[in-house]
Amino acid sequence: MKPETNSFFDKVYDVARLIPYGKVTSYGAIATYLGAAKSARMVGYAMNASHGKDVPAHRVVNKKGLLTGKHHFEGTNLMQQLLESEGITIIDNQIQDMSQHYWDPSKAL
DNA sequence: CTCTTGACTGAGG
DNA sequence: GCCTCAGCCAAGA
Repeated sequence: MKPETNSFFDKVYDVARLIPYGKVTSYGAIATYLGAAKSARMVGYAMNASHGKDVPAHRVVNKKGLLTGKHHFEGTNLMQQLLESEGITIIDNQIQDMSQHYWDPSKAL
């Protein structure tokens, strides 16, 4: 038995993996989808522990579309490059036309 | 056990 | 649009 989706962290990883190519979502959106709307910080915390997993953390940003977690990636612009490679424009660590690339798990699922 | 920090968000001024 | 405060939960010192 492998209860991966039993812990809050693992649920976050699962949702993050469901984010389609060229799309992004917010910590709060994932938290809300998991039923912990007030625990958006936990999603970010989970992302911090997502290293070594197959979790596209670069597709998860804060609600303002700001790459708050870019400093947790290796380089200084790795996160931005990954997103731009998917067709997303980023200026000053902020996603442009975010509403156009926004992906809400609560609505998509 | 207590205190601080943190990849957040919403509400109020 | 910007700043501040409060709430949320977990891990580390």
